[in-house]
Amino acid sequence: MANLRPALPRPSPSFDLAGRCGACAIRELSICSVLSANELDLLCTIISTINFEPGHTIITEGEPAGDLFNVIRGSVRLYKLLTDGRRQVTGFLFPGDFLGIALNDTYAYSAEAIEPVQLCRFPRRKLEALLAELPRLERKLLGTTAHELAAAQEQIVLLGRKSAKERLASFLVLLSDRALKRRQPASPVDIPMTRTDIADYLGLTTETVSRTLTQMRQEKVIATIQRNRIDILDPGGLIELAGGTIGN
Amino acid sequence: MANLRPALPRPSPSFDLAGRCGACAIRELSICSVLSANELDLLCTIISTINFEPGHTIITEGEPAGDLFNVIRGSVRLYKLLTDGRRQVTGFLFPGDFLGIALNDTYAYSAEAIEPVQLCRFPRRKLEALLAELPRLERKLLGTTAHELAAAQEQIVLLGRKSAKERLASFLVLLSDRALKRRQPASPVDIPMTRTDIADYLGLTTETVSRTLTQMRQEKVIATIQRNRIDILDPGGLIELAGGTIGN
DNA sequence: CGACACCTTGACCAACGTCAAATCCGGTGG
DNA sequence: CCACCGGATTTGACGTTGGTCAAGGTGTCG
Repeated sequence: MANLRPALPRPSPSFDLAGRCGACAIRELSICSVLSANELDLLCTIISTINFEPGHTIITEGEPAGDLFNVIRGSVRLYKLLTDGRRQVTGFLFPGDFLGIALNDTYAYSAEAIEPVQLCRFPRRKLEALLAELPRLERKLLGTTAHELAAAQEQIVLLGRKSAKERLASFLVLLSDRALKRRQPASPVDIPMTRTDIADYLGLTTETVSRTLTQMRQEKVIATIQRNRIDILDPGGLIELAGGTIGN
Repeated sequence: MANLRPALPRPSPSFDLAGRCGACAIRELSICSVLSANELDLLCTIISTINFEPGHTIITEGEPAGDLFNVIRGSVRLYKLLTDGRRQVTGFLFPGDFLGIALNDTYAYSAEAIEPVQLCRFPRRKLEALLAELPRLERKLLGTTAHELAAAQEQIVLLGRKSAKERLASFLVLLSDRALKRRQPASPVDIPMTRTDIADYLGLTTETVSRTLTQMRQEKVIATIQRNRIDILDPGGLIELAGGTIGN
C-alpha cells in the first residue's frame, strides 16, 4: 500500500502581468463569469499570470496560503500525503477551475502541474479585501465551494462503496462530462494524468487500473487511442457501470 | 457489498416557534456565533424549531431543498445511497453543526436522526434573502463550507488509502476532537451511532468494525464502556494509529 | 421472561494488492 | 532513419486484507 516517491523539483515559474481580463479565454468558465466589465477591471488590478512545467509544485499542503489561482491552460493534480508517503489524489483541475479554496491560513492540500499549466494568480489578502466590494464574487465563491463539496461527497461514495470497475467507469464519465463543460467533445477523452495518478485518485493500484481498463476494452465499452486518449464506445453502458447515486 | 435496508418511517415532527435566539444553548458553536444581538433578532424572525425521533428522515437526497438547519440537540447521520441500495454515510452531525449546505435546488444527501434530535430550521428562500443584509453570516457560511470541504478531503484520504485499523483510529480521534469542541470530555467518547453506521461511514462492514475494535481493546488502546461509549486509554497511540496527513 | 435488534466471533472466500517480468513508446543520439 | 534508453504500462503469479455467510451472544424494552 505504501506509495513512496521522490521529492519533486521546486517551481521555476515564469511571471508576467496579466493585462486584460477582458481577453481571458476561460472567463466564462471561471468564477469571474459573474463579474461586470467594471468589476472585472477592479479584479484585474490585483492579478498576474504564472506558468508551471509538468511535475512542478504549485502549492504545498500545510504551507501558508498566500495565493489563490484560476487554471487558464493545462491540468493540475491535487493530493494529500500520509506521513509514510502514501498519496491520495483528491482531484484534478482543468481550465476554468479554481485552486486554493480553503480560506484558511494554510493550504489543505498540494497541487502539481500535470501538463504545462498557465494560472491566473490572486494574492489572497488583496482578493479578500476586494470581496467586500464584489458581493457577487463572494456569492460565486460560496457556490463554487458548495459545488466542490458535493463533488467530494461523490468521491467519498466512490471510495467507500464502489468496486474497481465502477470506479474506473465513474472516472471516465467524470472526465467526459468535464470535457463537455469546457466545450470539448465528450468522446475521445484526453487522459493527461498517469496511471499512478488515476490509481491514487481512485484508491487503487496502477495494476488494477490497467487490468480494469483492459477488461473494459475487451468488453468493447471503451477503446484506447494512443496511451492518453480513450474513446467511449458505449456511453450508456459506461454510465450503467458507474452506478450512480439516487440523486443523479 | 450490497447493503439493502428497509424504507424508514417518514418524519412525524413536532413543531414549535423558536422564540429567543438569545437563549440558544448552541449559539456560540453555530454559524450564529458571528451575529450581533440586532442581527440575531433579524434572523430570529424566520426560524422555528423541529424535533425528530431516532431513525426518522430529516431531509432526502434529490428532493427540493426547502430548509436549512442547525442541530441544537442530538446527533444526525448524513448518507448517500447507490441505486442498488449500498449506503455511504458521508458524515455525522452534532449540536452546533449546520445541515443542508449544498446551496442547490435539491439536497445532495439524506439525513436521519440517530438520537432524538432538535433542529433550528431556516427556510432557504428567507435565509438567502437575509444574507444580503447579513454579510458576516454569508462569510461565515463560506468558512463553514470550506471547513466541510476540508473534512470531506480528509475522509477521502481515509477511504482511499487507510487500513481498517487506521480508519477506526481516525474515527475515534475525530469523535473525541469534536466532543472537545462541544466542551465535552475528550475521553470517554459517546458513540451514538450503530456499528452499521460506522461501517458505512468508514467504507467497511460491521464485522470488520467489530473485529478491529476488539483488537484495539486487546491492545489496550481503548476500553469499551457499555456498548456505546469508548474510553481512550492511549490517546497518543490512537493518534499514531490514525496516521495523519502531512498537514496535520 | 421473551422477542428483537445489535453486536461479536468464526470459517471461508474473493477482490484487489504485491512482486516480478515483459512490453510499449517517446525521446535521444549516432 | 534507426538503435537504444528509461519511464510508463501491461500482464502474470501469488498473497492478504477485508468481505461474506453463518452462528452465537448481549442488552433492552415490552
